[in-house]
Amino acid sequence: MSNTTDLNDKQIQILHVAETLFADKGFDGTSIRTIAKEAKINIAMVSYYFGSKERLLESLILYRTKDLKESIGSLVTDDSPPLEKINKLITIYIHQINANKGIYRILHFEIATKKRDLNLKAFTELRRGNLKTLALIVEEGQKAGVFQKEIAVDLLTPTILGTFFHFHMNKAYFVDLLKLHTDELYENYILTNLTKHIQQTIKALLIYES
Amino acid sequence: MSNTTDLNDKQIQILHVAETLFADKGFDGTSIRTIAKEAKINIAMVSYYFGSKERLLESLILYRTKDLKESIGSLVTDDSPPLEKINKLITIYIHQINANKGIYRILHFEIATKKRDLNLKAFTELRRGNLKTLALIVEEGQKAGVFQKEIAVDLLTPTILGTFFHFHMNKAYFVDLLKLHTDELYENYILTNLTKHIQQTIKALLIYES
DNA sequence: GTTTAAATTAAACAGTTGTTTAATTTTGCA
DNA sequence: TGCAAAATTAAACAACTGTTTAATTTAAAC
Repeated sequence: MSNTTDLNDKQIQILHVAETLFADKGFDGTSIRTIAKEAKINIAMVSYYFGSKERLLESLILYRTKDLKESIGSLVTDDSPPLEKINKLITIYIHQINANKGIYRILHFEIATKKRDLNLKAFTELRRGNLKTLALIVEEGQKAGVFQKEIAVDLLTPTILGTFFHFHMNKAYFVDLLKLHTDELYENYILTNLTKHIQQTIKALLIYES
Repeated sequence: MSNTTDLNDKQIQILHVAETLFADKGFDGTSIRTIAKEAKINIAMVSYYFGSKERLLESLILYRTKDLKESIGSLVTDDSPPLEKINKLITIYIHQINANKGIYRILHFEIATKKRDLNLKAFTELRRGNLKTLALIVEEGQKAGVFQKEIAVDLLTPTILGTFFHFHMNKAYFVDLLKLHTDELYENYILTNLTKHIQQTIKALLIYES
């Protein structure tokens, strides 16, 4: 009960173990027994604390989504030029997802599966909020005459996040292709080369007139 | 035995049912009994024909990958200008993936999971081949002075495919956001708006000088 | 029409799944 | 210290998992 939310320390410990396992093996690929063993608790504790395996997943998503809420919104009050704001936004995105690989991987797959229809309202709201921030920045850049007129704002996020996710989901392939054989090399590539590529892509798209 | 490969008609029928189910519910989320019921065969037939559930998946991947081999490579002999080639390549990509949603969804998931290490050699080779074709086109465009010099060819595919996949994996979100409430509207959006967006993005990236 | 191989079946296998039970231990509080 | 609530446990639960068996039906070859 020493936690700020309605989750106690033991619950959070379970969530962290579940997060890693769900991310690695998938929700259906992970059993409660495996979670229990890894977390060094009795199998009954999951039902005791969360009610069911599915509710455990929902708790996990809710618990993590809370952390992700703030960061992007702060750009509204930032007073750097539009293009710099966009670059900052991309950097924030990548850092955020990169630091929360587990839950994003889980969300990525859970959103796509038709098996469960989870309550992802909190996450959807987060996305809507981020999109609104992005739209504001683009509009600002257009008014300043820096960005071109016809921009499909709704499709900028798919390009930013899609590029990153595709790279990250195909880790094995790109590690081999780009010879990033240590975790450090891989991480570094993401935070420099890949980030720059995405920034350059979005910049070109915003500025270039067809 | 009326088929060209080593698969008979019944096997192919099973593969098609499995493809849909794996794509919808995931590999771990689909049981052999569900496949059998849907395909109207006895549960023992899966083991009889494929050996195991995992080998069924491998057969499915192999079976589908064969179909995907040709299309992109044909661009090498195409004699339109580089930019047009790029646009064609993007259109082919999207049409191909869009027409093979099921297997691509499965591959997308299976490539990312650490649970199984499948033999994806055929698929990796396909990707390497496509990358080589893309690199040739870019080089050609650079020599012709149409494309700028510094281009991270390895990261073009993540942007092309990533944008598409991100859109497609988050179907529910974008259907709601863009009001694409019928399958026709959704399909149409992909083949027009989304395709154009990706083409414009890559074009801007290739031509725009920072 | 008989023989041989292939296809199909229902049943059983042993192991795993998520969840619940009821008993026990630990904890916080008066 | 004694008591009630919370936490933890081992065991059992029924349902489901992938796979194998051995018997039966169907098909093809001679």
